[in-house]
Amino acid sequence: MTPTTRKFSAPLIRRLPEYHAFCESIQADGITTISSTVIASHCNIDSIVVRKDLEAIGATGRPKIGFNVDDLLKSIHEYMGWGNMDELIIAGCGSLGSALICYNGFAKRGFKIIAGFDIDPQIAGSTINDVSILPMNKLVNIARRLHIEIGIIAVPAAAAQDVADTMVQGGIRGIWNFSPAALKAPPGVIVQQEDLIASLVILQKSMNPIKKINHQTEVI
Amino acid sequence: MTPTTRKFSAPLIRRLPEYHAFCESIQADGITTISSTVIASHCNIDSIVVRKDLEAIGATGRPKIGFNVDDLLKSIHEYMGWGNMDELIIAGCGSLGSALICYNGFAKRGFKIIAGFDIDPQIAGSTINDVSILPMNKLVNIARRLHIEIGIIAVPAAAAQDVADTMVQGGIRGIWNFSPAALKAPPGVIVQQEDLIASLVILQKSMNPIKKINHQTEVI
DNA sequence: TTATTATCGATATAATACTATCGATATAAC
DNA sequence: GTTATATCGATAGTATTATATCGATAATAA
Repeated sequence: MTPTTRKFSAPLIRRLPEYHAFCESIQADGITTISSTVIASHCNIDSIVVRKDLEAIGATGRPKIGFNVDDLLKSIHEYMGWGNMDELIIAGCGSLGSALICYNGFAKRGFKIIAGFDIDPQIAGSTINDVSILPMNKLVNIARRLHIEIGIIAVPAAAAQDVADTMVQGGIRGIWNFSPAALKAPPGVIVQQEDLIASLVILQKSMNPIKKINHQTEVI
Repeated sequence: MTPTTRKFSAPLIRRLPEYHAFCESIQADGITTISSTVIASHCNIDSIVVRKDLEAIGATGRPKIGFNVDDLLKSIHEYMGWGNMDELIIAGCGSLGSALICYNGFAKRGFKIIAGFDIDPQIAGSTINDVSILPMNKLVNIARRLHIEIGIIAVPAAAAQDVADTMVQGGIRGIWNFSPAALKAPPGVIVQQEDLIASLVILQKSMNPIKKINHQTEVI
């Protein structure tokens, strides 16, 4: 085993919210225990995957009975870190940026956008959903003073690297990049790409499995 | 080889836009050829991965020279299907939904949201970014008449399944689900989950590699 | 012309994620 | 009390993805 052991599984983290949503809905119906089989069939996931996932987060069930719903919800909640509050800043408050600022799904999961930044002097100075939008040159100062660790980039690709550099200067350690630009960042700073169009293309290609690619035909 | 051969690689599709963005930027600088090594170092990806990716989409380069930038851009563009226009509808025009409607990144990649739907009578009837928002009960009819194949779900988890059923009734074959709810859909209908919070958690966990999970300590 | 070097393209290995199988256990039916 | 059954938890196998190695090629420099 190399010294750089992986610490978590991204697919797992993407599946857990589905289990959580389902368990919440059955909890509301008064159901107290749930089997991996039922979760699996409801989520269109193999039951073995579900069992392995629940094992990975430390949940334990009983044969013929299943898992305790309350405990399971608690385990997922804790593993996902939804209890810990984390503050974010966002650069670029155009169509996508302001959307993210308005999105109220963050609050429920312990995330809060505390400031937005934009170069456009018409946007800077305004307020979106009670979040102040400030000029870009204030970013470093604010981020440093408030010890912000995560920054969102929602600017055009051409400006993304400059913004990333600014964020790094401000002490940001994690960048959630919605622009398609590949960002350079020093070691210790994590850049996570979030390309919505790519997701849409994946959906599209999943829908049309028989596809002529180049000169060879590939079949689902 | 089983009859259900995989038809494409999702990681590949997520990386291609990065290459494309980089090639666009160097094309603007007048550079005509580019090596996989340079792409790799700029995108923080291993050069072997880049070469394999470019091979997969049918691009060919020359030793000591690299790949022709124009051709490469064309290959990526074609493989991603950015040239083909595709029309979408969206259900749920709240904070996230209206954000997606306003997001102008779709148009550049051949996607167009042609109608929005919402149960809230105050929202239905309005217009967001020149897109008409209609009451939910019009969805089936519109989708059928215009032969829409992809639908976006941006409603709360509790309402997501109902909306999905409606979309299926309307002939939708691909659902892009922004709610955390796991959706049941008949065979032939693809559901793609898009949980922004999950992405954010993955970033967060990448930033803090040394993490005590349950009773065992895992190190990056 | 010849040697050197960068890079492609092919092949091989390793890591990761997914899928299948099977015994153990606890409930429920008889 | 005994048997049947559903489900957990562990182990094994497969598929996919990522990483490494190496010869072939073409441009550059000596």
